Amino acid sequence: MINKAILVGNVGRDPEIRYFDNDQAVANFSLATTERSFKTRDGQEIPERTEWHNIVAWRGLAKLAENYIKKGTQLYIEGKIKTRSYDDANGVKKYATEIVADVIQLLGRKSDNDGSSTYPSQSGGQPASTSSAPRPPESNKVQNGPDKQPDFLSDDNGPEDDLPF
Amino acid sequence: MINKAILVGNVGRDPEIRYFDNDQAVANFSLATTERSFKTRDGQEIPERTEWHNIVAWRGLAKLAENYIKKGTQLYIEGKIKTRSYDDANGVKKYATEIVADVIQLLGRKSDNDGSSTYPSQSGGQPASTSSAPRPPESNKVQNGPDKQPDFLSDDNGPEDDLPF
Amino acid sequence: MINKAILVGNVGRDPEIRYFDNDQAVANFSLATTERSFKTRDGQEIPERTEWHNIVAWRGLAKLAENYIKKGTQLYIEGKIKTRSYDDANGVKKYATEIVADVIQLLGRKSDNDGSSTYPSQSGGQPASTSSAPRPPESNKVQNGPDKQPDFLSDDNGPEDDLPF
Amino acid sequence: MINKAILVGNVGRDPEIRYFDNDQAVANFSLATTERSFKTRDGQEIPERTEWHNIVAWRGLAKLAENYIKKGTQLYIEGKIKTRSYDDANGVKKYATEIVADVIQLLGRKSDNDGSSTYPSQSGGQPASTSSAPRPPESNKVQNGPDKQPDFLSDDNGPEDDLPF
DNA sequence: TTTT
DNA sequence: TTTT
Repeated sequence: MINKAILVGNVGRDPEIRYFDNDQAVANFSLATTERSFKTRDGQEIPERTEWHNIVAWRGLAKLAENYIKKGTQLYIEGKIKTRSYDDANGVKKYATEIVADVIQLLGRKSDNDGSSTYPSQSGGQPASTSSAPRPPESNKVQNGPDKQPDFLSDDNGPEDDLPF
Repeated sequence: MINKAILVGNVGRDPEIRYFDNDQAVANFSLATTERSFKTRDGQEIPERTEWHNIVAWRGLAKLAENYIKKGTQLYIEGKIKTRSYDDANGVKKYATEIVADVIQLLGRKSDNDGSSTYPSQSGGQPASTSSAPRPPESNKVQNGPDKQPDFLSDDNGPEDDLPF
Repeated sequence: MINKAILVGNVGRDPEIRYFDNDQAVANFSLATTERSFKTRDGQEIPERTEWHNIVAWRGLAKLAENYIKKGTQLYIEGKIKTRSYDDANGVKKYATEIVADVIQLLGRKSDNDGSSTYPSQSGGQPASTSSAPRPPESNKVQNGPDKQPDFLSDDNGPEDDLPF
Repeated sequence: MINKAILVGNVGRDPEIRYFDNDQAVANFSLATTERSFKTRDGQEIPERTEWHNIVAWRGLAKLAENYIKKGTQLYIEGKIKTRSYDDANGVKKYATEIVADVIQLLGRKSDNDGSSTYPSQSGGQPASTSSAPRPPESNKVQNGPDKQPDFLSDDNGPEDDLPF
């Protein structure tokens, strides 16, 4: 049924990208969502609290992460909440919950996302894409150069480029 | 950038389905989201208020609507908010805001939605899918019989079956 | 920043309710979101997959859970994703991710959720509310009887009835 | 039931703020969500398309708009979709759909939102707040100076400061 | 026009 | 552990 996470936050560290034999890519990174501190009505001080989310991005979103996401980047992420179990080094069963990204949108000005001067300062427009509309061809995606930043990408590549999971 | 509506409500009237020459289908129906009445702290009675949303569903979602959605059906809908202008019969320019559905999920028990054998097996409902997961082949979709109700459907059919809009 | 989960699924087991000295309540239960099985284009069968979410509901939402949520109930839940760490019986540090509910909406027909007279009239459910609209006075809430089911509730009780967390 | 819009986009013009006799404020502004252009698989070029949303923000969110939102500001907005009817100058009945904001989050770097040099460049943190958690006292909100930017605000002020609508 |  |  419906399993959706919607996050806006900042990336904690540069993404780790792995490639598989079948040329598929996956990116892992963490995203912080921070709640501001505040006082309750009775004067109690509630401190700021940061929640860290483990983000997993496959296929085109992994390439987006590789090219445009780094420590500190502000992102909108939409994805599915998934918990997987694994045995740690001591054979203890553990659980890890991850957000498997369906949509990633880079936020802030172009200058926030790339410090280079290759982004024409007069460009200004806000390109965008949608998760369900007809998808641009893969060839279009990977050709995206720095002057045509894919600041939004959805993960609807279909089965043909499916993955080892 | 991000343009998303998330609605849970009840269908006001049976959907209207139209077919185009290229075999594409579109369904239109209205969805009510009702806020309950309540009293403010100073005792003021705020009456119940119903908001009516114009829903547009294309392709497989139109067929889902045709086969499984009727007056009173409770739905979860995810879509995009779009406003279009048109000239009415008197040539006055008017605006209409619609929710173009990306995901429709039938809610409630099966007995609420169906339970009867009145759904023709050739009706061609489509199987559940998620917006980003690999999509089942079209051939699989049309083989879906009435005993395997597609209570969730997303609209990610891709460009090849795109539409006159 | 933004940390939001949106779920539609079925409750796995009757909620567990705990009361604290200060009369506050918390409910814990699990919610299943099931993705249907499907075939990829190359014929691979992807089996059905169920994700289990640990739901935590405080205050009025805990009472809603106590009175109206049971094994099998279909729910819409909106909440925050929170991960907490704890040491298990063997002193091993573990992590648990939970959805702390902000909004719970009972889905399906009334007959799915109730219809019976088994809900104690003194149970004190709370009326529907929205997270941002003016909130009904507390006195109104506790007068709610069983014949006026609060099928929607949001958790915006404010600081004065805050909690040991 | 559930009526939620989630938008990320850019403000089209400086907000208009109006104050009422009872000291309440409302802000109106438009927000653009732009879909990128793309090519369909059969080579058809789908042009970029911008959707304009009419945003209405009450109370504290109106003050946030007054102080921190201007033409070009990038925002995350969560709200309710509401359609109201009115008679235009010619007595023709018209409809206008608006997004009544519940949550507004300023996006991008601090320097994006305020060009002044009063924001210490070393500050860097991203304060935040949540829609359902206990709310900071009003006095805290209105004292927010430029060095403590309220880049996130939710509209849960309660009935006592309710409004002429 | 739905639903509660 | 739910539901379909």
